[in-house]
Amino acid sequence: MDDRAPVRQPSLSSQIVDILVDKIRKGKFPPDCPLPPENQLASEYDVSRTTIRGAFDRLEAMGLITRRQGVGTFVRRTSNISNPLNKFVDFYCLIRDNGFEPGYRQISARLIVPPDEIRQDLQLEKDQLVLEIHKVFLADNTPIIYCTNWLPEWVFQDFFSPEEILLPGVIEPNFTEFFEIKCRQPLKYFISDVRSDVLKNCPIPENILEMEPLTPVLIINEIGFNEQDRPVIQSIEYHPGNRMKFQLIRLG
Amino acid sequence: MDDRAPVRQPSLSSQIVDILVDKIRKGKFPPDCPLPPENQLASEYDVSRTTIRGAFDRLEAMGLITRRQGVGTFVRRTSNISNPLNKFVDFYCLIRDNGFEPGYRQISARLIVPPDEIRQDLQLEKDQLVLEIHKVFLADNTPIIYCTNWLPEWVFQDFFSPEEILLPGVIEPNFTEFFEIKCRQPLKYFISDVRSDVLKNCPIPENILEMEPLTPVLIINEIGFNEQDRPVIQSIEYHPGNRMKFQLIRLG
DNA sequence: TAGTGGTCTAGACCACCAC
DNA sequence: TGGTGGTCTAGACCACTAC
Repeated sequence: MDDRAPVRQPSLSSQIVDILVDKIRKGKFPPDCPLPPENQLASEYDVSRTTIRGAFDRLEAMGLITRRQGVGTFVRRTSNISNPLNKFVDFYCLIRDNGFEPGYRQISARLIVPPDEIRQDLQLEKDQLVLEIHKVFLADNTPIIYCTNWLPEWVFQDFFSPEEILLPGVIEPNFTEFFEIKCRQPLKYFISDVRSDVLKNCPIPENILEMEPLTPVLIINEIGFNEQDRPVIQSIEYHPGNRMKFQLIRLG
Repeated sequence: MDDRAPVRQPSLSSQIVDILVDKIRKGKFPPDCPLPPENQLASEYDVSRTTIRGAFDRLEAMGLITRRQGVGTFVRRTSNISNPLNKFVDFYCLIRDNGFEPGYRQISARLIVPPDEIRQDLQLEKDQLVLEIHKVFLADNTPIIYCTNWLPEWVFQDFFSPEEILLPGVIEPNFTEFFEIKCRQPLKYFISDVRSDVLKNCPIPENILEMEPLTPVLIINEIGFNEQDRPVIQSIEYHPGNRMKFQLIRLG
């Protein structure tokens, strides 16, 4: 089997997005600053205005810019904070991007027959196994996320032996890369639901987090899908004590 | 002053969105069903393929459809549930759309000098007043949302007297309509942050909700902006007991 | 190979805003 | 009035999937 992944040129629109994100993050376009007009950017990068507008659409959805008809396109004042709930990001990167020293500990990993609910969510047949992983992420050596993943065996069995897959460091710390590159199953989207609870009601081993049993916890339960809309992972994330800010742009 | 609002034809793209949402909701295109190809829809509705694709972009962001290159566009299996966190919806409609009998009670309303934090969030000068409203939404006569709003006086003072604005039924139950039609300040987007806590830590009068002090609460704190990106409302919503499902699509 | 969605273009016209 | 973003078109080519 040829192991080379096909190298594909990102779309012009994506390249424009990357360029502009970079310029905004580096302060070349500070908050409240008007971006150059669409037509100017189009000729500057030698693409059509449609392509620029496509890039702007995505920057707007990311919350980086806002557009005013007849006036211009502006960098949003709040653009630098943001831990966007509407986008999926590796926790490891997330923690680092928020200015903390990221850490990762795998609590356990095993191949199991899944509980019925997980089996249904992952659309599996009765005899299919899943990998269950419990793990913790740290920020400056303090645990801030407890997380359980379930991965169907079919996702990884062509690329990893049952022993290999159990090792820490195989899936994390680059979760999305594990799926995209190592398993050839890029994650297309997650369907998540968000709820609230207290720590003592969460199935987390007591000695892991060392927090008050009544600490409030934000819980995100999500199913991730591949390009063919087949579920490839279920994940429950416990965020105790509101140490992270979850931000979100809601449109009318 | 002329009180007629300008009647504007919604864009072709929006009309296509409405048509398709309607057909999906009514089961004309059931879950997993392929939608007609883009070219076919384009000629069917006598618009360009670009226009159809614009509509599909929005349906995809709403989580109603998913697209597979080389295969087709499909109605998502989970399309009917959804209480989308990434979209702003009137609570009254939300409760009704989830199959409950909606109710609304205004606890209090008064014009005040805002606390510093609110004043800053709403970008107000020292001497400007805000309307502070406490309210509760009911589903089948049970309180399920406690909510506090702060509205700058400049938003409504041209359209309501200081006495009128305090009356219940002026702002709710159609929140978005109040802003868009009564105040000529359509809401463009909200910046929200989501966190978790327990009821006893929330500034909610005890006799209102009648729940355990340790009930987990999902808290959404958000600032709403008008078309000119000026903040026109701050709102804190307390959702106790996870009676509502908050769903979300997260993209890579 | 035929048909699908993904990207891109060049150009047009409109609505809105500031001057 | 000129410049901005918002919408739309007709057509082209590509990448991917199924057969």
